[in-house]
Amino acid sequence: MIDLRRLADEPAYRAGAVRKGIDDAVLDELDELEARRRGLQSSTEDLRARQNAASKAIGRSSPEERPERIEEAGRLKVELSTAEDELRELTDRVGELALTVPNPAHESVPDGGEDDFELVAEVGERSSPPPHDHADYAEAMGFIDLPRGARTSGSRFAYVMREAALVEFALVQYAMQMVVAEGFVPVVPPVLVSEQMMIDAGFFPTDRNQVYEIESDALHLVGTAEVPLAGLHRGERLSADEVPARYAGFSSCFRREAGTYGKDTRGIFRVHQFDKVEMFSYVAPDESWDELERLRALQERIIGGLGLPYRIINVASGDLGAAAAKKYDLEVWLPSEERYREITSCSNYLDYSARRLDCRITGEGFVHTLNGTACAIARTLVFLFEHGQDAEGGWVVPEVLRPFTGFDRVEPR
RNA sequence: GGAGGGAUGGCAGAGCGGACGAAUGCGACGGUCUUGAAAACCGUUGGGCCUCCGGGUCCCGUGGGUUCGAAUCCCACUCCCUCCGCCA
Repeated sequence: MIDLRRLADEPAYRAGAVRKGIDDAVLDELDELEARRRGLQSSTEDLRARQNAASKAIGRSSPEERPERIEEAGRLKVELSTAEDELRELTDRVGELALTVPNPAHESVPDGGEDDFELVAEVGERSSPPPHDHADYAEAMGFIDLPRGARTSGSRFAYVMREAALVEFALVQYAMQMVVAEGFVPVVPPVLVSEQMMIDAGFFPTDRNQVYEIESDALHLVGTAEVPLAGLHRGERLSADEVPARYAGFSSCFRREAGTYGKDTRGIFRVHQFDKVEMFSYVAPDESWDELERLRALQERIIGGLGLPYRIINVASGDLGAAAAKKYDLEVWLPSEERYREITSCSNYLDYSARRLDCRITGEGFVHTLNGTACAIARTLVFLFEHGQDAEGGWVVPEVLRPFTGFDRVEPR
């Protein structure tokens, strides 16, 4: 949720919103409606003050003068209720319109769309395509079974099997250990959440068609642990010594992937269900930009530690989600496609999400929230399957995972 | 799934139609006393929003309703507890 006061008072803040694609005319209308709403709130409260005073006077008055006073208070009541209706209607309109305004892009975010990102860093060697892409290879090795997944649940569902299943657990352990060492509190959150939680986390109504719904119980399967982690301090007042509060949530993630038919159909690059370790930070307002760099650095260590070549991009304004003021994507080189593909990302939401979550720091206003992927397992496996093939067709386990897998290579089948 | 009970300030707990943003106790903070501490005593001690900075308004689980007036009465919902049944 946007800060309406800043929107009206700070040209730079407003400009950042325009860069995210919101229309100037909408912002003008919003400013005007909000100004009217404030005026109406003041006058309504004045009226209520008079009505309150009239009612209190009745309690102190003698029985003889009561009837007349009650009648007078009754008149004020009618007048007040008209003003209240008007105020409510205006408040609803302002709220509705305000929800359509995205979080203004930070000044360091480049203008433009998907291809207008700023390249921040590039680490490691781009390698040439392997004999088999991850889909063929994983099938041949018995790591992934998509046909049977489809038979069980439909397309984009997979069985992850044999050593790959153990590598999945190893990745979870590796990523979790890494972030816990950095002070993130390990969490296994609920993956079914209420509609209100989806709204407050900022996923509804925009991403409604991407979410699986359990209608019989009015619950929703989360697409990321970000949702329940955002709920961890919803409606709370944190004291200054409770921040920064950092959490690492492990959860299965469920995504309908509506509108992606024919896109990334090979293997498990894009599936309806996968596991992920997600980082979420609650920090003081003056610390969120440092925190974003911290998340980024941690992601680089996790992905770099696996021996994968990657680059970091500063995503352009038009390609940012509504809640993010700035976002880094970490992309790994996918040899079979000879291009970089997204593996993790991290965003600074500033106070945008915290407003809707109503989470504040005592005396410091709204908390700032950030989130970032520690490890999205299925997608990480994709990259590991391609980069880990050796000359004999065997698969080499990244060194950092070996303590968790107990084996360092899988023989070709 | 069935039957009961409950939700009030940091915590405990009173209040059950008007002087209640709310008794009392504990805790926390400040002070007196003390070499220091404890004890004792005195005082302070929730938050949101609007503001012509005087003040006003809203908040007793949440949302509605009754009333001139609701923590208090009515309705719905949510959550918690106890018992029975079922269950990894």
